[in-house]
Amino acid sequence: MPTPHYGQPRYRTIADELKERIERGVIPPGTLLPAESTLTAEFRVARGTIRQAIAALREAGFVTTEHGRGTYARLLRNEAGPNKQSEPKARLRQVAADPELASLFDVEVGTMLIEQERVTRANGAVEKVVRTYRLLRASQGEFDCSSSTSPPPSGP
Amino acid sequence: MPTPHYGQPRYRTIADELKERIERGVIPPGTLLPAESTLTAEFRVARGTIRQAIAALREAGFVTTEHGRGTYARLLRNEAGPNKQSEPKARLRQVAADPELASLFDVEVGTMLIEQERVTRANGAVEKVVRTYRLLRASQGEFDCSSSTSPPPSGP
DNA sequence: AGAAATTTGTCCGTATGTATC
DNA sequence: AGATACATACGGACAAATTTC
Repeated sequence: MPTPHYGQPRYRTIADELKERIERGVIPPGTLLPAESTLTAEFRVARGTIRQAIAALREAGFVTTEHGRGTYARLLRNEAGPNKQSEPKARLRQVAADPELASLFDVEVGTMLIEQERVTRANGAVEKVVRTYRLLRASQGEFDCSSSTSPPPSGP
Repeated sequence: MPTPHYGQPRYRTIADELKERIERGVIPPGTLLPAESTLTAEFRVARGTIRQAIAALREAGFVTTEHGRGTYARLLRNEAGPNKQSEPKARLRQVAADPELASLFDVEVGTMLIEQERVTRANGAVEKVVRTYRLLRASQGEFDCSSSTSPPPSGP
């Protein structure tokens, strides 16, 4: 019985079913979905079909997947919620020059540069990230910056 | 808009586009091309078409592909001696998301992003480097997982 | 610390049905 | 009618990250 795709494709039916389970709490947010092999057995479809269903859920933002781990149900953010996110839209910091930047600026790799980062959003989702790099020409050509290794990110 | 293959078949133009990216360094030699599924999304064509395009590149020697691994860009550069042409003012390429970009875009670390780099100069010296990152998700905005590409099913 | 089992990622080949030029 | 392309689905195999023993 291969591929009678009249009404709804099977992967979409499966995606909807899984979405239901997440929304109903059958698969609570933060927990793992059944493995692809399990779902394959449960719905009696090929693995590719399961993966297609999960891909649809991932695109829609219902789940996130990690290699070797599994697929997690994600907590749905309420968009009407109060924007308690104090995420700055622009930030300034010092970073070490990667080889390419070093080459462009004609400095040694690791030289500290000023990085300005701007984030633009569309509908709450990040649309674009712009990073601007400049030399920190601090009044003289060279100075020893062997100490402070600017602590990069620290993202949870 | 399916199948307007006037001048060239789709897989040919896609193969040419990928070839361009390899030659321009958007896909640096030795690195993996995006997965078939990714290319499928990016060019919005069927998988078979992508496979046809890659097969053409493989036959032409631009890429090699390994089962279960992916397709690698290969280098066969023997352009004329004189360095590179004048430096491009803006270059486009794919890069893996670092932890911070991944967090911002809400994708997995390592997800390929499009990076556009612009260099501005003052008196010949590089003054500023601007890197802009975007998702390479084809230009489809948000959609819920029950509609992919609008073929409204009509009852038979 | 190391080996095995799980699980996801990717590619391969094939197949059917639909649609358009 | 034939070539091109699309969408869907199957099954198998290898690769790589993670977890478990």
